[in-house]
Amino acid sequence: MSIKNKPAPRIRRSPEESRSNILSAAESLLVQQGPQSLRLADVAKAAGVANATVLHHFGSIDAVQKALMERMIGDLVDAIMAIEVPADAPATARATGLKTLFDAFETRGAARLAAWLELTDETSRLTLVREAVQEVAQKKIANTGVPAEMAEELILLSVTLAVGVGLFGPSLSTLIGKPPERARELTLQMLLAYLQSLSA
Amino acid sequence: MSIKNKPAPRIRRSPEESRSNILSAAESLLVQQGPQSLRLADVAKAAGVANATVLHHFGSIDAVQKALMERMIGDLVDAIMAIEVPADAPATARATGLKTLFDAFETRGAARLAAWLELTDETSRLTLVREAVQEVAQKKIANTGVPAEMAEELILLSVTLAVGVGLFGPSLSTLIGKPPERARELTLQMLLAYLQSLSA
DNA sequence: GATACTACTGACAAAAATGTCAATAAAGAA
DNA sequence: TTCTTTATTGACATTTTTGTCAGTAGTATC
Repeated sequence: MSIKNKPAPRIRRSPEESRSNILSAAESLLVQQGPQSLRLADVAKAAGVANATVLHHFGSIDAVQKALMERMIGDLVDAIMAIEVPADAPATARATGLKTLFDAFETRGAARLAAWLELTDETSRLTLVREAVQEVAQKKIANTGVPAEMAEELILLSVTLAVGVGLFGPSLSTLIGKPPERARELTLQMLLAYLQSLSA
Repeated sequence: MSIKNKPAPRIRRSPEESRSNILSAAESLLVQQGPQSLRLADVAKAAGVANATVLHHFGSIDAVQKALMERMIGDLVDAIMAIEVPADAPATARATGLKTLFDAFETRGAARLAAWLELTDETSRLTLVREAVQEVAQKKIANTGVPAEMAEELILLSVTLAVGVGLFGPSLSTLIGKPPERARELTLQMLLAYLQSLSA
């Protein structure tokens, strides 16, 4: 008996929506299963479209990966720029600011993005992050009395730690039988204590 | 004109040597170009053998990757176990011990290994590291007066930071116009100051 | 030497992944 | 409605990567 499957009705999106849909699917693939899972067929399937649709919008699977990198970097930069450092209460301000920073690198796939970039030698794409760091250093921290030079180094330190903790903290913590957030707690505690000692 | 190339004389190794030769080639590929470069043809070429030789010894390219993971983890564990913490001079001992730890994660491809494991959800293979951490905590640090419970957390903290710094420190540092070792310096400085404050 | 063992290899086959193309169908414009 | 545009798609072609196999060639043993 021959069954005639009606082809599923097509969803027609605007080019921007379609690209965004595909990139979102690719992003969750990246975060959940790593960069190797960013194959044409898998991305298309996750996005609910045909392989050819992905190619129509991006031209190649490589271009999809690069576009995803740039979108995630953009989101990350936005998250960093959104960090508020109230000028009035320096001590607690640092704490909340740093927590937001660590959040940005833990909850979203930012740490995985960073590892991905690092492992694929695409760190040249991080120019945007550099600009964000400098802008944050000037506008957000300079007005707390810390000289801009040192502010940049503090951000370098914080970002390095945040990325490392975001990427390896949970698994290393559970590895030695601690709750996953333990590495993060320890790091934040140390970082805050260190900043405290600097201003004293 | 037809030139008759004599086939290059074969090199016949012991199975162990051959496996080691292949894994070493794969390791330098991983460290220099990332996990994607661990393709059968590339690994074989780097090792100076035919594709079929790699398969003869490992069965599949996947098995090569897993064997490489385990060998690198083994080397890493050895490096960690080799860290000496002299019982007599606690302060400087910490400094040199930590420097060795950071070295282990920076010079060799350990940080890249960790990122690779993380991105491929192969962290289950880190059981060996867990055992090493516990052993170091007991034998190397416990005799400096620090309770074993806290020793484990200090190692968790140190290893997390070392991995993060080893992986991202250089590129993040240069990204904001600092020398590549700056992130490492800052991190070590903070870590040592923090440990100092704990014992006071 | 002669023989046995097996590391090694090139040629080929199979599978997986990417990319092409002509045709289809959704949505707005005429 | 009819027309135009183009996002979408299945079928197919190409490329890349992995794996198979039968034969070759070192090395040790007899």
